[in-house]
Amino acid sequence: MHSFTEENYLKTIYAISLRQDGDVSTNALAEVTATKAASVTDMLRKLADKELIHYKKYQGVRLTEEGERLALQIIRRHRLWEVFLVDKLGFGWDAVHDIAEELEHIRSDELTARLDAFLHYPQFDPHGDPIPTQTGQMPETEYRKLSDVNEGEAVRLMGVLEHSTAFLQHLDRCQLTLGCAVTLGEINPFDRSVRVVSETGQPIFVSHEVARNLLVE
Amino acid sequence: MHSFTEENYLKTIYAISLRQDGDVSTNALAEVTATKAASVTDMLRKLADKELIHYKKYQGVRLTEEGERLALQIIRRHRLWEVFLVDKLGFGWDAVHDIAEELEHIRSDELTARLDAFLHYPQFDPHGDPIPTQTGQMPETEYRKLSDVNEGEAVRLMGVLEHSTAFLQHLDRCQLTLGCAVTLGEINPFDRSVRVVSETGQPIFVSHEVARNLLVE
DNA sequence: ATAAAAATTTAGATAAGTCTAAATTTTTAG
DNA sequence: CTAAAAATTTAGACTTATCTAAATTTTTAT
Ligand SMILES: [Mn+2]
Ligand SMILES: [Mn+2]
Ligand SMILES: [Mn+2]
Ligand SMILES: [Mn+2]
Repeated sequence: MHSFTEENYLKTIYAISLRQDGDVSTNALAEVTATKAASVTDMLRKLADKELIHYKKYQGVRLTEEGERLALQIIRRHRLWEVFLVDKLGFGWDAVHDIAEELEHIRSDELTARLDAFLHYPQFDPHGDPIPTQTGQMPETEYRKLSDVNEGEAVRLMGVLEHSTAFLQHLDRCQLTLGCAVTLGEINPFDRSVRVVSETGQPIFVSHEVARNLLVE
Repeated sequence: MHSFTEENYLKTIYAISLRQDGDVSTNALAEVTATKAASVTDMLRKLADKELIHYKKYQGVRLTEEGERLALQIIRRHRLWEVFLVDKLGFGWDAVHDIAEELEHIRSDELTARLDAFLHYPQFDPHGDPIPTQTGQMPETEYRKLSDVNEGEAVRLMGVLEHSTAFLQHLDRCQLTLGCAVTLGEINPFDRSVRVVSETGQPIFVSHEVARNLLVE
């Protein structure tokens, strides 16, 4: 079978592919996996041997069908465990990522299926990310960034692009919770910060930095 | 920190110590860990360097206080996860050991504490084994083997000494469930098999091989 | 008490995953 | 179009956990 390390590379290749087009570079992988480019090259040769990636020297990589299937399986487990940790164990959404990073590598289809049922087949994880189906489909979402919304529009907070503890705790302090409805006030032309008004009528000031990491519909 | 492998050795040393007195031998460890004696020696030197075991060449090993503390922590996690898998996810008690072998290595005190609370602080795992406390105490149990019970005595099934899938499924087929009360009938003098009668009045034939792996009170 | 047997350790090797430094290829700028 | 810069790969090394075969120590039996 494949190791934790190989699984992490597959997941990382998938994640980088999502936010750019074209093949994934060695350096991009080295940065995200916090290793050196030389180490990445070693691993890429190994994944290519196993036919989990398409790899041409110096040209970057992309997942094969089988590689993508595996990546989606790992992401599915990661997100299901995050739902478990938040909904059942009462963890904050800012505290679950590292634990899910370990749980995602427990490879048992029956465990995943039973966990999914236990959680009542959730479609989104605590950060609003869609959970791949058992058959390996990543559900499509049509969210905009809050930073792309016009003044006066009413939207609902659906997800986050940034997953750091600091960012998520900042949202908690602002009472910006997933699912909450907000209406956009005026956008400050100087720093593009914006005032939004929540359902309760409470005004919340949102910097551009925060707004472009919030997904709404 | 220490690796999965080191944790497994600590747990194994603890387990072997329980069922014998005196120090644990290299060969005993090699058998249980399914490795070679030479590999065990390598690991013992490493664990001794970390002061997790007392080790004198050729003389076998025993856990230090710190080593035992760690072993109990791992056993605690293993057994809590087994309770989760059976009680919450609906796994059979014969199917949870291998999954718990992986889950037990996720090292997060907060995770363990929250899981414990979520399960309502169980004292025994699905096999009747006591769950070490948060402070590292292994609860004492005073169970006898069914094979040591006299004819006519009424006892309650409290645990198993053998954890193999085959054995546990055999008990399922016989409707021998943990917690069930049985009264001993006559013991066959030839093969020491015994007929027991359950609460429902149903007679169940139990071989000596089975009886000496059942714990009762 | 001593020789044979059993247990254990040491020596030397391998595979996975990582690193640094050097070599090579591709990209970018002038 | 070429030279410098950037990206990537190769070479050689280290660590962890494992193995086999050989050497050593302890135990067991005459
Ligand atoms: Mn996560
Ligand atoms: Mn998430
Ligand atoms: Mn178990
Ligand atoms: Mn158990």
